[in-house]
Amino acid sequence: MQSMPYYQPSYPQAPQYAPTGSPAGVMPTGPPMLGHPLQHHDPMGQPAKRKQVKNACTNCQKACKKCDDARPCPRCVKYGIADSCVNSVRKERKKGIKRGPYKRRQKSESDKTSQPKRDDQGPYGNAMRAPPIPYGFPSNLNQYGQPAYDYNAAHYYKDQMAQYNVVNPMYPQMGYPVLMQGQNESSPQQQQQQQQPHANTYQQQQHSSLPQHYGNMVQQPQAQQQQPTYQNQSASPQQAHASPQLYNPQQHQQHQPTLSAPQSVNSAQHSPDIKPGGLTPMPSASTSTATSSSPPGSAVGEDDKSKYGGLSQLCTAALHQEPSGQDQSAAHDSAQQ
DNA sequence: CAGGTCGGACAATCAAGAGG
DNA sequence: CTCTTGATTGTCCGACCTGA
Repeated sequence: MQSMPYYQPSYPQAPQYAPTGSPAGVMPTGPPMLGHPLQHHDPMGQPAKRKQVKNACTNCQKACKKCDDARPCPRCVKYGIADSCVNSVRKERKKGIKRGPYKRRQKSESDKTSQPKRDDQGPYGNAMRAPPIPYGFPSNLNQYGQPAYDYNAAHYYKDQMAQYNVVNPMYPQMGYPVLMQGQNESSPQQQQQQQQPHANTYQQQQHSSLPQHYGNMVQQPQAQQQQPTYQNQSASPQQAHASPQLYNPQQHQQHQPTLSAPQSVNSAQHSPDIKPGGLTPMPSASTSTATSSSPPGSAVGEDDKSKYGGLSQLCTAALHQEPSGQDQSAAHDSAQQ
């Protein structure tokens, strides 16, 4: 756990002011107020840098508001939600990412005095720096072409890491549902490979459509592990709980026809009550959202299977034909039904 | 006007790479 | 082994919106 060791008394001196935004009497017995970083200047006369707490509470994090090291934090106290003022869980930083060669270290004094980050310093200058990931790079690979899942995958699952951290969030893919034709005929390995991009597609769509701050919330393992089930349910209480006001997974379902349904036979083992340790740390786990985006097998009858198969064929045919707008819309409509 | 939402700037962190 | 670099991740400022 990375978040815990962060706590240090970063404000050694006594508090010097009460923030203007909070009444003076908010915290009669609470922890000392922190000095406002922007109201102080360093000895050089420059404004002090903004100081951040090591770990904001979940409420402040959600509201993007200033938090405090104290628990409950002043803001939570102010709004009477002190009981829910708990540290947010920090993600663990990715490990094992290979990095390109660094800029040469500057040795001479003249080099030091010169602008350290000139744009014209070669391929690693800021302006000329090549994009870390080529355009069109497979999104299931990281920027160095490694399977994005590989690094400390076990750690990820042990530490509640969300699958969508595994995929590369940098390159949104086609926002359109991708047909998964031929999945029925392919071998399990092929299916796995095929599922990867589609899984990413689903995840990208899901999260790119989320408000920024709720993308984080969706990571909560509880919500994540419920994803396998909510697709075929009339509602997703867990997801709704994760962000009760804004994020309704059903909205996404409406735009996510379950075209990948046939493959759900493989993921049919998903049980609605998966325990936190129950995820199998396999590369395909990163696709579990895709596989799980389809209805669980237990909930999919033979009728549904044939229906999905028919849908898939329909969409395939529609794609193979010259896709006039009418055909596309028709196929899309039928897919949504 | 208070409180909520959110884009984005900024800060903190730390693993990989460079260099001695 | 230490230091530097730079990617990643989190915090929260400030503008905007909404409802009382």
